[in-house]
Amino acid sequence: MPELPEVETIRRGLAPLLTGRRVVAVEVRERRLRQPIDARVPGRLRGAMVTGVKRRSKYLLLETDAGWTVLLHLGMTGQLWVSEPGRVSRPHQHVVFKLDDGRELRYADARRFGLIDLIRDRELHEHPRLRGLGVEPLEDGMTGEWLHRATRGRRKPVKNFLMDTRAIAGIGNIYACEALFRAGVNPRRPVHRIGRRSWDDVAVAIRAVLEEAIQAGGTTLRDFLNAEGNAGYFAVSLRVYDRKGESCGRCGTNIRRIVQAGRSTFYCPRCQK
DNA sequence: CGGTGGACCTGCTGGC
DNA sequence: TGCCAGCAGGTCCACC
Repeated sequence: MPELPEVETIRRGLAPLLTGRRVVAVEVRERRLRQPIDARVPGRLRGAMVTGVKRRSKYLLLETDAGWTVLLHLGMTGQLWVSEPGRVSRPHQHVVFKLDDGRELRYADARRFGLIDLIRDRELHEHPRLRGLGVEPLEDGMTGEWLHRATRGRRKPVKNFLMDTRAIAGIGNIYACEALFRAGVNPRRPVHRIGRRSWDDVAVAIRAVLEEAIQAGGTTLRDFLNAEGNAGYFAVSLRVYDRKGESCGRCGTNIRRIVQAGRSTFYCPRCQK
């Protein structure tokens, strides 16, 4: 479900609600996520105060004053929100963090592809899930120049490259498709056959689409909800994703769906060369 | 290096 | 109306 803009939307919603709050208890109802939740999590977090809420790629990081940072990933269907106590439910609520103001941080995840782990502060950057992540696409370093250089000696299709978190971290299926449409680049084009100028277009398009999506509170196609339980409204601004057979808003040609690396790719065969 | 296919899971939808 | 194949905002691994 959530790509960078959705995770960032959740981060921005959680930060003011969690910062300065203490965790009074953690209730783990289902520990079988992508990797089983460590049984020591509740004990280690009891009494810890949240000092900050950060994001790296599609991971959320809840920093605490107890020497531990909570690493969270939402997988495809994860939801994370703050609720009033005893508030109505959604199904598949696997973890509840009880806070000192009486509210609760709740984690739900139907497919259980998500992840919750603790990292010792000083080992933050060596954690196996974080080590090896590539550049943040909204950082200044992600330029056409950088993309051009990062792809020298490679031959994979550009869409697969954009989704490779070891190169660029946080772009998923929706925004890879949308950025390439905006840049006018065919998703199948091998990276070594893309020129410097086109890489500039790709860099600009990535930044623009991610920033606009964050402004819109993310994309809700099926089940994405932010930290307050509200849907994002960027879905109406998607130009190709999930629009197979619809006509391209720019040229009128039918939008096509193909499969790359087992994932659906949507593009306009006329606008994207 | 790349590409494919599958694994992990549950839930929804579109076509018959 | 009911059933079921196919597909889903993500990773990770084995294999060619």
